[in-house]
Amino acid sequence: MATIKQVALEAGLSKSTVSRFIAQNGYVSDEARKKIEEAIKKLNFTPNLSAQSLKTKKNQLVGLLLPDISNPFFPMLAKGAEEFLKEKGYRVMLGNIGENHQSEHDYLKVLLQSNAAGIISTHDFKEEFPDLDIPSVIVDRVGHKSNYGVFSDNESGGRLAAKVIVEAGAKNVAVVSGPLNATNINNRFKASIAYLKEKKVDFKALYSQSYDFEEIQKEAREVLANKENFDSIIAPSDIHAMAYIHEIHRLDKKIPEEIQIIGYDDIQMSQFIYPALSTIHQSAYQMGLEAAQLIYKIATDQPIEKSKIELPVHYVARETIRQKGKE
Amino acid sequence: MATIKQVALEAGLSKSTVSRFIAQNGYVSDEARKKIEEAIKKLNFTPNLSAQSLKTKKNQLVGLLLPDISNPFFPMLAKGAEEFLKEKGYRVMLGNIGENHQSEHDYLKVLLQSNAAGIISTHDFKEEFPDLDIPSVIVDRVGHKSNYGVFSDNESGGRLAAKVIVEAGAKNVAVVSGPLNATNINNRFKASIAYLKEKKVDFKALYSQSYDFEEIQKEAREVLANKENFDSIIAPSDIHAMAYIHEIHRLDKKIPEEIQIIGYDDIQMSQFIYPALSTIHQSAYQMGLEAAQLIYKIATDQPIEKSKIELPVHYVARETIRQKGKE
DNA sequence: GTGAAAGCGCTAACAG
DNA sequence: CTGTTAGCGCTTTCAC
Repeated sequence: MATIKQVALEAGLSKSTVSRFIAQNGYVSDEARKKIEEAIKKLNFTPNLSAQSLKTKKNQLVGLLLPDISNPFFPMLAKGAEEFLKEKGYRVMLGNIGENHQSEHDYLKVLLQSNAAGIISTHDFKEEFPDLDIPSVIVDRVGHKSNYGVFSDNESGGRLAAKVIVEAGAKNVAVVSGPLNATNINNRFKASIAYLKEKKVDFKALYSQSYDFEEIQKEAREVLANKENFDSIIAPSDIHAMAYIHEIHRLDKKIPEEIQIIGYDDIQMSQFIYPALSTIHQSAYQMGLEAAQLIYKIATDQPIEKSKIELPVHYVARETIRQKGKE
Repeated sequence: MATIKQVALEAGLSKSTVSRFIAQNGYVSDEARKKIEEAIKKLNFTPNLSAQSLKTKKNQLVGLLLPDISNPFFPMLAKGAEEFLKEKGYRVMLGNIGENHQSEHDYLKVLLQSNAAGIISTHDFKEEFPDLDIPSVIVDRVGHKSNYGVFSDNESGGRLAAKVIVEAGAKNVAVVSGPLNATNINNRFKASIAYLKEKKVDFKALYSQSYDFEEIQKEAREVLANKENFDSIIAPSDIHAMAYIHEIHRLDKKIPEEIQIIGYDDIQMSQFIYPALSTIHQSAYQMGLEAAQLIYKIATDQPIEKSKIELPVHYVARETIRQKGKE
């Protein structure tokens, strides 16, 4: 790998001039510019990022800390972030955190050690490390401590899910909450319940502990075994909904005739399962994109109009909810 | 961020001693060791990775270059790689390359500029940049140029798919090939065709240009519109199979009674679609893991028994292939 | 066992 | 507009 020194030599100029040229700051004459360009091409020079970062204490690197990359919601989020960031010359470091605190901690450390430009995370680590000096935007699971956040309108989403199911004739609904440490989940959950209470529809609150399909499947089996005779289920995610659908199939019950179910997220899979899942759509891609934009603006000292960005949601009618007027 | 100098000062020792301590090489007395540990804890010191990398010309970083993170095969691969690498103290830089050559090129450059320890990629860039001096292992789409590769037994997989479908009574099969630039796809495809010829079963070769669902859907629509009356389809991936299934539904044909179809990959989604997809299983997670292990071994100068690792595949019977003896 | 010194490749005053 | 200089934080001979 060629160095700036060799380029300077080749071009018959000093390191500083070359440095000014590549950093695009300070004056460089057209003549010098030309010589440098030739030298760079000839030597196939490309600046050493470690040296650059060491000197400037900056790094065009952003950490992307996700709970589970195999959950289809997150690859889309990653894609949204990566596409924007790469366009701006930033790199993304992928961290699959799971529920593992150690792992998160390790990544935070590494990111700090690398002078990373920022962190996009689903977990608000600033609660645990409040004096961590690095820009961070929390996506999806935004709490109140976060300075910057991107999330969808969980309140509306939760209400909407309940509304859809009630209008389709729900009489006895199971409202299942996802793991409660996720604030967004909690908001949806509360909003659904509030709506149900308003409309005086019977319901029971259920609590799921996991996002792992196998785990949820077990929970679903137990829930459905307790003969509560739910005629409707509000699921906290499409993955949850699918696990329930799977178990409902095993019980030979008809969807949506005997049990109707609504998901949340609208992951790609939702349209391919049987019956196709009716769900509340939120855009993971958009979330990743907006989060990346925020980080970029912070890193480049651009003004930020909104530090908390709320994305709209909407209902996608498919086959797991009874159609109005079609009893 | 504290520096090694401050730690040295605090411990009453020299930078070199502290450096030897953190790098775990060279002698450090127990007494010094203790003082350093205290100082590090007190100052919350953690070495600057850029400085380290600049000096040592090494970086515990590996690039993961994928064609499309939203294709469910790749998140699992990423997970396998990330979990192993993080355990070993390495980081992964995620690059979503698409079919974009520029993007791949940019990432290769950045990885080089960062002294990355290696690259895991689905595309054998060494064909284009043969003198790129960085360890690389090609996953999934391994060609002949690659020094290191991890791939599944595509030959067997292709034959197996054809065998399954023939034994289920196929008379007129559409063998669809994925984009042909992917060697693995090509091998499967050829193996399927070879088997079909052996068994003297009528078939037609079809060529898909994409992995994007919408695109494939269009292709499928066209294929099915040309009334060739296929009774069986061998798909190059589960995603392709799903697109075909989707279109077959539109045509109100029964699966597997009128058309049977076999996929490839066994992504999670496959068990949830309707009908559940019969497919050839290969483990993306394992692929990522093995690739990461290879990189790690190369980076740490460990002996490598096998530079090309072939993973086994197997058939997963579900509902899109007719059961033997059940006509 | 430990420290002094040089230097990795780059940037940023500052002087010219 | 360009070059000199110092130094980012770390590692690594090489003396002591």
